[in-house]
Amino acid sequence: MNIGEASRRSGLPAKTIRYYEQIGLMTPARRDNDYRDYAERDVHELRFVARARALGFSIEECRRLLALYRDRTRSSADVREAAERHLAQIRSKIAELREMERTLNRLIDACHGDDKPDCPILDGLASE
Amino acid sequence: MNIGEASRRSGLPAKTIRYYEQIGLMTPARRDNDYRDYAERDVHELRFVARARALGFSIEECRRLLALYRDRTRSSADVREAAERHLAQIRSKIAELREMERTLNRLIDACHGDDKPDCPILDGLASE
DNA sequence: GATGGGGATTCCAGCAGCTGGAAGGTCAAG
DNA sequence: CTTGACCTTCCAGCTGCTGGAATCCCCATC
Repeated sequence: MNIGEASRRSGLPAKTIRYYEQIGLMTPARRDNDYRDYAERDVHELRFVARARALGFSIEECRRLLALYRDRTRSSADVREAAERHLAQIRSKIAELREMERTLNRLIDACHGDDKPDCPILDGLASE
Repeated sequence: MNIGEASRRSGLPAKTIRYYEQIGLMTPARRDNDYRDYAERDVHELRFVARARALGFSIEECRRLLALYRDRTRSSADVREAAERHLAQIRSKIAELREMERTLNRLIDACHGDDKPDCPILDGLASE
């Protein structure tokens, strides 16, 4: 199938699919006219990557996961390890954002939000 | 003062400070030898930006905040509005990450993590 | 005056992960 | 034979820096 249909079926923009090929994630077959020719298995892999990306895995992590996905002799421990590493990253990112939220919330609470120039938010940013 | 000291006093790398100038965030004075010459007020602004960035404001948002910071006739409502917009973004990012965390956690829980190839994590990615 | 070191300057390139656009080739329908 | 929807490649740009190269400046020491 052409890239357009692979795009429709994977949910990924054609541009993105080409990009994934460019960085060596997947290499679909080519027809005589140089059009890319995607097989069912390619679409599966595209969806696989799409979901991994949606879970926040980086492209490099996706590359690794894809290698494990293709490798019928993998051990699930390797997959789990990668997933746990990523989960830890997500959690620390959440903690970071929550800290931002907390601080910002505090500043906003202290601000009247009227037409006068006094502003605890700016003051807070100027000297924490 | 030279950029080196401004860097030390603001906590921002000199590279970053030059970058901020390049994109028009601030324009310090110059000496005869073309060295940048930072005043106290510049350092204040650099710290201001540093803190805003630490709270996750984008550069464009920082530009806006800086304009408000400089404007003695601003109304605090404008600042508050910008802060609230940003807070909403942070919260939706947190929600997104929590959803990722939840999903990933579920997959990891289901995975034995042994040396066998069966892996619910990969299966989950392959077909959610 | 030469030299050495630690500044400073500019500009160019690259990171992630796409996305948009230009310039052109291909194919089926009318 | 033309139209329009596809496909191709390549180049540029987004955010927010960061690294490096080549060069210049200032000050101290010999």
